[in-house]
Amino acid sequence: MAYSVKTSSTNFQNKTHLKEFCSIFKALDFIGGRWKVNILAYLFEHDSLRFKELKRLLEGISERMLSAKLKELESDGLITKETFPEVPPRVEYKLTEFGRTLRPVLESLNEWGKATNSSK
Amino acid sequence: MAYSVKTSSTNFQNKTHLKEFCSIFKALDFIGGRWKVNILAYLFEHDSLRFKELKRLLEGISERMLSAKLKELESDGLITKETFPEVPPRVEYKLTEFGRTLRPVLESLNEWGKATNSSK
DNA sequence: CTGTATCCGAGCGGATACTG
DNA sequence: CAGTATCCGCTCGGATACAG
Repeated sequence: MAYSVKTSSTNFQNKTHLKEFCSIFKALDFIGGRWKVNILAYLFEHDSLRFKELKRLLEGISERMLSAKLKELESDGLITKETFPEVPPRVEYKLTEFGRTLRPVLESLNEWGKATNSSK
Repeated sequence: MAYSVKTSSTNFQNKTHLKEFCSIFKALDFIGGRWKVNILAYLFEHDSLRFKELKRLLEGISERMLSAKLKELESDGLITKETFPEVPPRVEYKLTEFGRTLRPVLESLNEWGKATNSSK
């Protein structure tokens, strides 16, 4: 993880400015993997979801994965987790303002993906 | 690989339109992994590079990986491979028109990545 | 309901040696 | 120069059982 772009200093002609693409790997870490995009997509549409609701929506995800990915998204500042001291416990996940800024980016990725219509 | 978005039909209130985000996974397959973005970035700047040149630019990549990723990018239609029947052999890789359409998308991802400035 | 703990198989990607 | 062949460790993610 944490792919890095070497700040190369090869003596290659026409030295590139690859360093400027560094942040792509940060972005890909935020949305990479099997589930994060889906979780975010559901949160774009629901603005508040509980653990169980997400589990149901994301058909097939294990609790282990859901828990892990929510934790990552939270520590990345994309979502917030609010725990209500009830019995049984209730926990709600929402996008942060910052999380919402990801939406147009994902949509442009999605638009580009549509254009591929490859046989894959 | 080939993450899929189940065309769910849960009876969840306010059914989402997640299906519309399907193509993101196609896009992520095209640019995912440790090296593809870097290869593309160099091709954005050089418009023609040989195997050895790419290997030198992508410091640390093994020939195995470079070969594999170039093959994938070619079969995805993002780059072309031209072999010159010389001794020693010469092979040049270029972006296709379609490959170039990826540039603005990567740039928007990159811009978003910059905004994170997390401690990761 | 909302998680954590453990185990495990599959695949990505690195290292090295070899070939046309 | 431009790859292919082999081997191998590591991480991702699935399955299942258990806990607060």
